[in-house]
Amino acid sequence: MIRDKQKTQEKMIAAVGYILARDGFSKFGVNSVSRQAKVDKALIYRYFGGLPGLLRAYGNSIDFWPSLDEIIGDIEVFKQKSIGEKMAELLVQFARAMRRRPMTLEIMAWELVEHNELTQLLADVREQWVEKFFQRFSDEISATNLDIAATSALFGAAINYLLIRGRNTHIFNKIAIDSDLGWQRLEAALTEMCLRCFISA
Amino acid sequence: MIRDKQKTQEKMIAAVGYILARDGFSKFGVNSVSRQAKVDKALIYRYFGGLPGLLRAYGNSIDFWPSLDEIIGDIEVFKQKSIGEKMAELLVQFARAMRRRPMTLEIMAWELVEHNELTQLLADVREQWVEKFFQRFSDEISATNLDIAATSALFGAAINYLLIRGRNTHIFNKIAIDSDLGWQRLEAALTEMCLRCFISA
DNA sequence: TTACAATGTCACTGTGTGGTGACATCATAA
DNA sequence: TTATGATGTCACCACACAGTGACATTGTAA
Repeated sequence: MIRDKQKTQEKMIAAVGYILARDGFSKFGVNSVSRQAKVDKALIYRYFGGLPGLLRAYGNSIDFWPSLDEIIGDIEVFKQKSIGEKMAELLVQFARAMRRRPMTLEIMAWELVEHNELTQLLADVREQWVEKFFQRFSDEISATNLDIAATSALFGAAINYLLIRGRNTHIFNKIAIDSDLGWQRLEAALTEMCLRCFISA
Repeated sequence: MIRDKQKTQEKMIAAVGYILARDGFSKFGVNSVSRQAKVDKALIYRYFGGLPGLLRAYGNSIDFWPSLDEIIGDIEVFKQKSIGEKMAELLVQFARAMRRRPMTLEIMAWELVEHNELTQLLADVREQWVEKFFQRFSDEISATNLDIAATSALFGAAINYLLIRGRNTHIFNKIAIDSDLGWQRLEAALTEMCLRCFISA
């Protein structure tokens, strides 16, 4: 017996991550979490008021979304690129950042099936992200005569889908989307597409 | 009481479609299907050997994947287009065809979460589809100096994600992905991207 | 008409789940 | 030392689900 509220809370929050990463959200629940944390499930209700509260606590405990800085890298180098190169770099780095966050991918898959506090949190953070992104690049992109929102929605959707699908599928469209090699090809294709699409008029 | 084996079987198969379309796969099960079909669940086991068998029967009963012909439309008109126009037309028509198949979208969402006979069936059909597609267009596309598989994987993934997401989300990246208006923008962007990317070298 | 097989019905088991109230144990402040 | 509140434990409820064996009803063939 531990008798340390904070520590048991942390154990529960950590268990959420374990379950999501190992079994996915379909196995996620009061019983599985409490089993994993070796803690009585009653404490989930006493300390967090139930699963939603525990989810919220978990959501605040991790960085499930990369910052613009993590994506951009060296700002000086970045500035000197063309708009096509910039977009390519952004998308490639975004994909890599998400590949490092399996739990976020799990939640993104969840998002396609049902709504809960966690998926809502994720959606909110993404909205802010998109907002910042548009503020920063709308001028440059609009010079390319493209529908910014629609085009970036398509690119983002493509990456999201392949990342989510790659969790439990080897091959999609003849590409090994669960391996580094497959993603190298995808990054190359992504880059080529950006260079061809994003050209200032 | 009906006393008509074939008819009750059909009722069960139809119920599968109802449940998938109305509630999604998360509510799908022996009890929900039998309730919907107003049939005793024991018959699912007696006639189909269980849920997987019923799923297989359901899978064989509908066309959940469009044919190449449905996508291409008038072959003569199609032939005269440029490679960029062809790809744009294919992708746009593919998206429209899938929007007409909510149950297929439901199964595609399922595919991102778990494997079963139905998702496997879908995957198999798609593989054949991709195969045919490559046979038909690989020469033309390879003239564009693009990685065919990777590029079409990206386009396909984008469309899949937005379709799946659109089932229960209004807005993605500022686009109303659940409405005709949103899809008009997406189609336009898709077309523009194809025209810029797929150009014979 | 009778016997039988096919069809449909029902009650039941076992398991897993979310959720709750009563109880035991411990640390600490009075 | 004792009383109190915080922490952890446990048994239990109600529900939904998958699955099954015994039974009732019907059509039909002999």
